[in-house]
Amino acid sequence: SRQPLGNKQLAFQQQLLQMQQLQQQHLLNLQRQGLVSLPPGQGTVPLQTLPQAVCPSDLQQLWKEVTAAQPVEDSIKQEGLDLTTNTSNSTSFSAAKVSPPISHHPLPNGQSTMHTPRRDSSSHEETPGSHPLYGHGECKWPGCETLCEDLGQFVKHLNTEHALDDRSTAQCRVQMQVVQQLEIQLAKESERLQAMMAHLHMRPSEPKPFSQPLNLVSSATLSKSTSDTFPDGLPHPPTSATAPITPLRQGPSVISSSTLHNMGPIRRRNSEKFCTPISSELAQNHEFYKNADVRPPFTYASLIRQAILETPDRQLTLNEIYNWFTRMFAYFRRNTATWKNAVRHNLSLHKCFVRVENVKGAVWTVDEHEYQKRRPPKMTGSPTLVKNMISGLGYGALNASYQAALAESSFPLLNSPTMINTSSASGMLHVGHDDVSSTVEQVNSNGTSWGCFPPRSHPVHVKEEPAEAEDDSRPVSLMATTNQNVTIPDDRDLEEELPVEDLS
DNA sequence: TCAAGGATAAACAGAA
DNA sequence: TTTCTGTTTATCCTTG
Repeated sequence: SRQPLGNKQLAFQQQLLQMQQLQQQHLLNLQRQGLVSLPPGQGTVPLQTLPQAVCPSDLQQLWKEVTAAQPVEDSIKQEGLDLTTNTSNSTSFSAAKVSPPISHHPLPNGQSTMHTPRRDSSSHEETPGSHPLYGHGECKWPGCETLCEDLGQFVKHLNTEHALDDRSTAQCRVQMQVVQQLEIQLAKESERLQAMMAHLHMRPSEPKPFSQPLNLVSSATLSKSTSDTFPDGLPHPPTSATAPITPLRQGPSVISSSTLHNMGPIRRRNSEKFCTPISSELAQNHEFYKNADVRPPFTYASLIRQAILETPDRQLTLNEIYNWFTRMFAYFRRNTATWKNAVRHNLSLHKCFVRVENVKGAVWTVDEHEYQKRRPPKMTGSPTLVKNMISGLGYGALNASYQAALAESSFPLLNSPTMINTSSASGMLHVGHDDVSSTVEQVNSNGTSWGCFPPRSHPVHVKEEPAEAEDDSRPVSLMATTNQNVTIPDDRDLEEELPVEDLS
């Protein structure tokens, strides 16, 4: 709304040009396959000159031709792909520019992972005489759902209600962005999956790219996550109209498992429990959070801490913290009243945030000791805590302990001697609180500290309650003994909290 | 069931 | 007076 009118017009013109190009491309595709015969001249218009050569009325006609041709044109089902991939040569479609090359991983069921949600919306698409936007007797145009008795009525409805106008163009653009975002994340996650499988010595064709990643890390995780999934076993996007767009399986690296659950406090809590290394997470998915309206899976406290620690002098004014939030996360570019209040609330509430008066006014700093003390020590040796410790420390030397834990958790793929280095794993739990922190700092490759130390279960507690750790021999045995001797009472928990990121 | 942590909302006060 | 900043309280939810 703050955009100048000129910019809006320009943006709209650009959208229109995109639409024109897409339609023209689609027609060209049809023409190439001999399915549509364009009037002389139209089909020969060079793509680059199309925007100038085709006026809106022509496009309207083209649009009608396209929709009219679809019932007899099965290949129209590729339209979703055309819209998103074939436009890579379009100068205005950004997906191809910002996303890595998208690999089409075949699924066991023969489907390609490279498709749009719209194509999944209805099985009617598979039948001749169907339309991608028509299924179950209703219009599948986003937000429409108008009931149409038959395809003819639908086509009529499509041409009247969804003609090439401002509204349809805008809706199409929104859909483009949705697809674009999903594809970007899909590409990321696909690459990650390949790397994970390669790391785990799995045959790339073995796992199901869509259903396996979670299982790969934790089949038991699904005991929780399935409660948030649909009967088909696949997490579905939130249906709430107010919920921000959530990547399906293409979420950011570490939150990928937790993000799949849902939005809001649950996810945040889960992610916090996962002890996601926030700086690592942000480094890897900076662009994602920056552009996608996805709530970051971190607590306010951890985010504030991260914001402060990212600065050279490790202090920020409140307004600078605000700016960091809005700069780093698209999500925080809205709902300002809510999260700003929450930020202030957290700053005041947590003793780990110290207000300091200086020449700039009041700035906020982080008391690391207090931050890591936030939760009462609970080092009872529970597998959960061990897992959190492992997952919170990232890779490096701790990878061995992580792998050992994995090996212990009835994880057959990792029960390979080559995967386990118990020697380096031993003694990990003897690292003291500060030592852990320093280790983390060293391990972290991007030079910043981990932003997530969920106080409830952070490794910091190891030193603070040595007696408890000794009382409960589970973590000690976990690290100090061979995997044959280790028993993990709750391997469901263990698997559940193993971050995907650590495997990659 | 309970305690703890986190998110959210809101009221309030002081300063600019 | 308005806005920003900071504090405090209350409530709800999730988790262990």
